[in-house]
Amino acid sequence: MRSMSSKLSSEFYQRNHVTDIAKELLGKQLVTNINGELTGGIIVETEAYNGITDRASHAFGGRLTERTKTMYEAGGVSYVYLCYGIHYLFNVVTGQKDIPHAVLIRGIEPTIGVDIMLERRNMTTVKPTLSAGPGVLSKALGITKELNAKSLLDEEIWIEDIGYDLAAHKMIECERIGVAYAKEDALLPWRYYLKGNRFVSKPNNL
DNA sequence: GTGCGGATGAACT
DNA sequence: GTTCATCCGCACT
Repeated sequence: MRSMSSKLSSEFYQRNHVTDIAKELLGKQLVTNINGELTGGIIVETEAYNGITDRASHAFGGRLTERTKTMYEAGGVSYVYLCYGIHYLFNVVTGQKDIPHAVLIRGIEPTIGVDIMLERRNMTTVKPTLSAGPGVLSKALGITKELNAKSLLDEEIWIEDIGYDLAAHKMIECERIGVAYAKEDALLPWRYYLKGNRFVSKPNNL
């Protein structure tokens, strides 16, 4: 058994400020247990999607559909959706019920079940392409739409605090990726990552 | 019912 | 740097 780790609580997820939660998720460990196959990694990159006023969010303007209804759950559940018809993207729903905040997980540093992650990605050696990026990270962890709307307090997918030393790493805040369609909101500094980490999805010179 | 385009990644030139 | 795979959510007719 490795050193003490604790699953994040409802109280952690249900706070109001999604940007705070997005920052605090850095250094936490995301774990999946898919049919007994345990895989996971340290979160090194996140993006915040801030309620109905954020033009980059699926819930902008209060849009409530079969897909987006998961975002309106109380904080502490997963929001998984298919992007570009190819990739599943994993988000953490945060805040109170009926307030659609979410944090997109964009990069993880593999720690648990690395051999299984490699197999799912058809790779033989650990490289950043294993899990740097929201689509490939989901593939490595076995996340599909089957994991949409699952409680993060349950036993299939969760996030835990492993005492990662965040103070030893500089956190960068910058604009989000791939949201040019969001006009003025595209420039908001709601992407966060650990400077210099290999598993951040895009190189950045900040 | 139809049509457009996306919170991406990988294989190209 | 450019192209394209591949599908469904969503808005609109």
